[in-house]
Amino acid sequence: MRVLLIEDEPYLGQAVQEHVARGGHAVDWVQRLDEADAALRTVDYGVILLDLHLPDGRGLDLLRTLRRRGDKRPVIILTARDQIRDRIEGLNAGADDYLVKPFDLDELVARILAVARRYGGNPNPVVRVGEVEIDLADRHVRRDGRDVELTGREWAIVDQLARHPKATISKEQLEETLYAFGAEIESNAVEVYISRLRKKLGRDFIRTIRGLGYRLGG
Amino acid sequence: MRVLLIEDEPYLGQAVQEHVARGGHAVDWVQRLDEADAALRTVDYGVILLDLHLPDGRGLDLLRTLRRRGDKRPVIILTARDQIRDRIEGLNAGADDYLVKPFDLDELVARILAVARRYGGNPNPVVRVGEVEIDLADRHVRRDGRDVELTGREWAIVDQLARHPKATISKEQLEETLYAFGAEIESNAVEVYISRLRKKLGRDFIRTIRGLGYRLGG
DNA sequence: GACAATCTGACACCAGGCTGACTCGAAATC
DNA sequence: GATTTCGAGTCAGCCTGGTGTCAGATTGTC
Repeated sequence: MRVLLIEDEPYLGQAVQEHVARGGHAVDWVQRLDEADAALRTVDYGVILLDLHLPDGRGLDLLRTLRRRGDKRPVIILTARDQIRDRIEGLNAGADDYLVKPFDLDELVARILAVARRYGGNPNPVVRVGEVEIDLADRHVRRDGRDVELTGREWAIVDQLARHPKATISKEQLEETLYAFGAEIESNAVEVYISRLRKKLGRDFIRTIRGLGYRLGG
Repeated sequence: MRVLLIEDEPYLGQAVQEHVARGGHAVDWVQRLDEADAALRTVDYGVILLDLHLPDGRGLDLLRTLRRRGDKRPVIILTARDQIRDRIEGLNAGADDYLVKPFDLDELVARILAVARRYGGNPNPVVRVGEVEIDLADRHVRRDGRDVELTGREWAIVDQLARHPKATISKEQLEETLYAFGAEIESNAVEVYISRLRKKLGRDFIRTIRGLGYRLGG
């Protein structure tokens, strides 16, 4: 999953970026609202972390604009102000969750997962592909009833494929999920992960659509 | 689908043209803004790729003119400048997506498809011919309910036929879709693809109107 | 029947995809 | 602090499948 962090304090921004990235998610960190707007238009984020007071405008306005456009991607508000009034205003503007600084980084990661899960809105969080069962909420994969251990990157790929069960996901989309803006990749890493997943979960678990990408199942 | 590429760097231009053509689209490549303008007035492009700094004027001006005219065809900006500020300016001028050089050619193809899909807005994206169902938005073909895999070229032909369900499309028109201006073809490639499609989708899926061309259905 | 248009099986080429083996670094363990 | 373990990313060589070409067969038209 890819996360957009909108936060102008350098120290906190870096800490959040590093911590969330360690959980296997790509984090794009921008410091201004117009940068955020540009990023939101071009990248498919799973969760947006929004600081409320930024140098070039109010974070709440961005949130309202987003919702007016019909954009429903989940937003978690980060703010130093500990006012009930802000909390209400934030949630009314369409935020999905709320964290007051200073917050615990592990708690932030937990909230991100919770909110993303809710947004995924999959009424059936277990996806079945042949003899493989993917439990999106629990981060579990079973093959023939037996648990299969996946690494962080492997799961990131299974997760994205399982969230769009009938769509073809391009190699670039998978790369975008795995890596943030800066960290470019110059190899066939995605192919390698696909190969590893097939070894663990069966040859037909992931199908190649040559020139276009990958999709689940046969 | 036909793509207009406005790009003055010869090396990059050729690389893009070849690569996108391989994805099953015809690419017309022009190097100046006045040529671009002429092409845009006479040809029905699905996507426009626009370099921002050209020898005879600013690419952004072309984009703004286009939008002022009410032309909504999707535009993807290509630029060497890597500033979020430029990205914002481009999107504000009416661009649909934005790529910073050097970019991955596969990623470009993915963005072209994404943008074209968003723009397509076809009120009836599913065309039915006998027992065959063509999902124009999803790039899916089903026969008797079962998915049929098509290659890039095969799909390009089905796509064009399905977009004009009652028209007869000449062999030359199909060639134009498959191959760009320069890249002439010297064989019966179109006939070969028609043959392959009939094998996959049924003898009556495409009808031959001798001396004129092809059309869908019986 | 003669001629042209179209069809289709076969083939060679090559870009795209696959995968085993390797290095590197971070974390865990002793 | 030293050693081991393990995941991530890179690379090279192999394999596969899409593409364009051709030749001979078939079909349609006069």
